[in-house]
Amino acid sequence: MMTASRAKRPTISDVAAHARTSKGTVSFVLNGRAGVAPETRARILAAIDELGYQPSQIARSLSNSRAGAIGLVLARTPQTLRSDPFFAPFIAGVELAVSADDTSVLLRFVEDDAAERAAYERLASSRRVDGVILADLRRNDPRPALVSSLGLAAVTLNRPDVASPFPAVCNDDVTAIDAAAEHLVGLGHRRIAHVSGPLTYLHPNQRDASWRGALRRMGLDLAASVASDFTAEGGAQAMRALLETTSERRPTAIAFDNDTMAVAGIIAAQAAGLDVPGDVSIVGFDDAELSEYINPPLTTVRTDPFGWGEGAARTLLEVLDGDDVPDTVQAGVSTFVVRSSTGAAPA
Amino acid sequence: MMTASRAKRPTISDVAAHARTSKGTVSFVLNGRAGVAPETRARILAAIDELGYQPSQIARSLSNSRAGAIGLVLARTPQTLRSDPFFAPFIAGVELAVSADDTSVLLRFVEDDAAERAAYERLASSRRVDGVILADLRRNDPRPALVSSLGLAAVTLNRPDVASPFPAVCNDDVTAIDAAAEHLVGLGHRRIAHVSGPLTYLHPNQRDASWRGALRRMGLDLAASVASDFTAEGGAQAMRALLETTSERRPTAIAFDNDTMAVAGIIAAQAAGLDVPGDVSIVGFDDAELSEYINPPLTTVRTDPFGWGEGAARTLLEVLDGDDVPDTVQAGVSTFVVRSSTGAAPA
DNA sequence: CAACCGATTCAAACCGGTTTGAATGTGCAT
DNA sequence: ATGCACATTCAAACCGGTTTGAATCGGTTG
Repeated sequence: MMTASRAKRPTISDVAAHARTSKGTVSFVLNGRAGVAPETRARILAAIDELGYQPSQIARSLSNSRAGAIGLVLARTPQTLRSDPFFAPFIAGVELAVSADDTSVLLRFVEDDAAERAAYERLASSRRVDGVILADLRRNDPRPALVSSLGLAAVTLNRPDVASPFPAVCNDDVTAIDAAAEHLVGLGHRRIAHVSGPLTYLHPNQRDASWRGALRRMGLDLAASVASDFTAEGGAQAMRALLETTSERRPTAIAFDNDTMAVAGIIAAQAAGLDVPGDVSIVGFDDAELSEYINPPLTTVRTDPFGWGEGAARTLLEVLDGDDVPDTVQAGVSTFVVRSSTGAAPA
Repeated sequence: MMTASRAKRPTISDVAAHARTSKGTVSFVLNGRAGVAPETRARILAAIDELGYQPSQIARSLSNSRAGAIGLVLARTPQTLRSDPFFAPFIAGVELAVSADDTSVLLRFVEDDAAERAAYERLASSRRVDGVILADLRRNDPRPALVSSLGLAAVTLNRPDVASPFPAVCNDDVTAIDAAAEHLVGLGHRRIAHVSGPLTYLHPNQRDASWRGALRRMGLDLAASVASDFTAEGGAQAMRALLETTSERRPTAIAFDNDTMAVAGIIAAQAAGLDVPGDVSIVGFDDAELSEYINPPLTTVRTDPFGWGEGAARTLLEVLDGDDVPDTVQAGVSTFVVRSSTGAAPA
């Protein structure tokens, strides 16, 4: 049963023959170019329809030297991906934007910096992609320069701290962090700490700056800032470190850079005999699905990786079309969601 | 600064000229074919090296009519992806296997069945991929027949319930479910229920069958089986339904088909005044990162989407190479992890 | 009627590889 | 010297599109 009917698909020549015209004219019709008699166009369209013809993307790419694909190189391990709330919806957003344009996404995972560099070089020189999205920017990231020297187009996720000829597609963490800061201060908190992700990455730095800025506007300073690593173990450790401060100077509210660390922090606080939020309020970041179900339900920032991916891809496509693109684009809406891990500051 | 040095990349002709030979010969050494004098080969390799030449994948694909890519079409929404513990590590596994072979992965997300069908058709007729991985199999799934009629190679994730000419790459849920069943029975449970995902999908059916089989081997029957939908709301609802049974006949242990439903189920039980695991034991499925932190920490099955993806991709590549492939391949190891949401059956 | 024009069409070159069938050169047996 | 098998090399065709420069045609114009 189920014979794989390997009927050779029709080519543009078949269509031309069938419509009694030439390849060139068919090509014109396919690309909607002027200079084809209406009657001929109709005949060609009929032939296309009758033969069920679809142009070969590959052949098309070869002649117009556009790969019709964009690349995304990620340095993530299976372990981090298992619980990564960012990647899947992000790539879905990218895909959505890109498929509307009939181009495709090429994914590549790498282990380390050397492999990353090699991946971009291969992508470029094997001409598989027209442009790339630079994600997970690091401090002093070599990629804008590398990618630009390879002649690839690109957009960056957030603005790099190095010179970059590419548009930066930014999310609005700042607004959400402002809201979170106001919420905490409104509850009477004056000593607020921030536990960030690894500072080799740019976004933990930026979020730290956002917290500082938000508090400053309300006349406060960050009580403490500790750099961690996004893991549960790291979150617990950071919490224990913060709790060691003498109790008059101890922060009454702590914001973590992801939910994993925040939840581990809650557990660590409870293990130390503290009540959350009675003794200390906790804020997370990401809004993992189960954050709502832990005890107490986590107050956190819900991010919008889908929207961010969509915006990034759309912007990159505009760049590829040669459109004029502003060098900063906003995409994705983060919202601050209040649950029960935050409460009035202790007296 | 940062001038995009758009130096035209060298082509195979450049290499040929530089090595004072012909394109054909260069192509031979590129593909490691016999019949090139050692001395010539050396000259060509030197030229390649000197020019930094890398063959164009696109041109290559055009002549040998292999796209050098495999496709993956998924019907998932951004909402489900946000907390989907399967997709990201799965695709990473696929990518890993596939990049070793210098082929790439083409992702496509679709909304509904019609769009899905169209996606496969386009993938095939625009010759963008050589084969596809069929995921999220449904009952009576039309895709094996469709894909086969399109002349694409494929592998399926698990064995479909319809005739399929493709190898099935299966995970070992059965073993893990056996372990879970033994664990519960060992704790004295006799009335065990299963809350499954939507039965339009194949794997909830298969898991239900696995539970039935495991219990039967120990002389028991499934106390109840309710079909749900993988959402928190669905899990809570299923739990409430199960609790309505008169308390002598009420299940003392309930296994859910994912962690989301399991956690919502725990909350619902607690809201009904029951103790977990004192009055009812709960088992999840997936092992989401935060499952460990809810109260009580969730006993669950940890799956291996990364390994599954790797296995599926590797198998598909073998099919594409024309190797002989057994029609069932095992990939990925699921393990049963015991935490505190399961305990001795109530007396 | 010749010259010219714009609109349409077409044949051929090209993109950068692979593959083939013929040409070349070498050493060896006859 | 002749013929032949063998190893190497090359030019050309091909994959399926796009693009270009020239050819064709009916209709105007001088």
